[in-house]
Amino acid sequence: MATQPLTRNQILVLDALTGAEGPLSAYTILDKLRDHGFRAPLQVYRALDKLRELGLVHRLESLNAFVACTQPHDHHTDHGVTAFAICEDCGQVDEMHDAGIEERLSVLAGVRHFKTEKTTIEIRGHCQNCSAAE
Amino acid sequence: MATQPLTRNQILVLDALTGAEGPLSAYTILDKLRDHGFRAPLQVYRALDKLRELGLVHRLESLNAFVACTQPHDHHTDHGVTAFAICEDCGQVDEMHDAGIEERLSVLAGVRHFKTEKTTIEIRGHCQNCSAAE
DNA sequence: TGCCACACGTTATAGCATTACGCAATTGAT
DNA sequence: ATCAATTGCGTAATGCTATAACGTGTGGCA
Ligand SMILES: [Zn+2]
Ligand SMILES: [Zn+2]
Ligand SMILES: [Zn+2]
Ligand SMILES: [Zn+2]
Repeated sequence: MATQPLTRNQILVLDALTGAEGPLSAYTILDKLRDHGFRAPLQVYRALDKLRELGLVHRLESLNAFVACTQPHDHHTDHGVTAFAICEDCGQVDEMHDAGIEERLSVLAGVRHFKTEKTTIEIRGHCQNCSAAE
Repeated sequence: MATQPLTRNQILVLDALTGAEGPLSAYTILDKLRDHGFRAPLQVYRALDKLRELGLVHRLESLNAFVACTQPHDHHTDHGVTAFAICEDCGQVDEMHDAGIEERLSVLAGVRHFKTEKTTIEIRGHCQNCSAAE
């Protein structure tokens, strides 16, 4: 029941993501970790799978890339719905949680008797900084 | 200003999507159209790009696949935000438009001064039929 | 005629993800 | 202690998704 400690590979991958400015693809992570002994994509994907299970990492579907979770909430518990604002210019990702969205989506699914397993919300656009810079 | 007619390739791809039960990957479309002279992925991707510009086709990011638009609205005009409910069992996709979601997302972006270009919403789960069948 | 825009065809390549196999360490009975 | 089951790890091979780069042909138009 106690949170199992992360393995060496999982820590390496998580650190790579945490230290990055923006989302990283699995192959970019692989390249960053070659010096630490990584040689094959599967080492990255296996670590990512576990980290996602634990809620420490999210996958951005529209980017085929991954980010570390930035929310301080308990990672044991369910995240609920997460929305991402992704800047096309600087790559910055903002993780957002909003009860209103969650509620509205729940209604949409409800009227259709659709059982939701996982919801993806990704907003592509330009962050405040990059908009200001024109 | 008049809507330009679709090219032969675009019609073939659109028909393939319209006739399909669920979303199709670009390579699946390619295979379906080999008999009609298609030989390379680019033929499919180019048609898909155009069809998406015209609002006739949507890309499902979480699936790397494409569906024909099922909404009867004018395709010249902007779609607004589209949400998809995707059944993991039967592959059926339900295209949804909801002002509530749109409004809430707009607020989320607004407070961050984030300029939205494109929004992806995809709900993965089980449709009514497949839930009933257990 | 010369120019431009656009769709098309082909080949090659890049980028993302998984399958399959085998080994080692751990755990938890029997 | 021994066996079986689980889990993580390493490696190689493969498969799926998408784009780059090049050239052709056609129609509109100055
Ligand atoms: Zn998170
Ligand atoms: Zn930015
Ligand atoms: Zn549509
Ligand atoms: Zn279904």
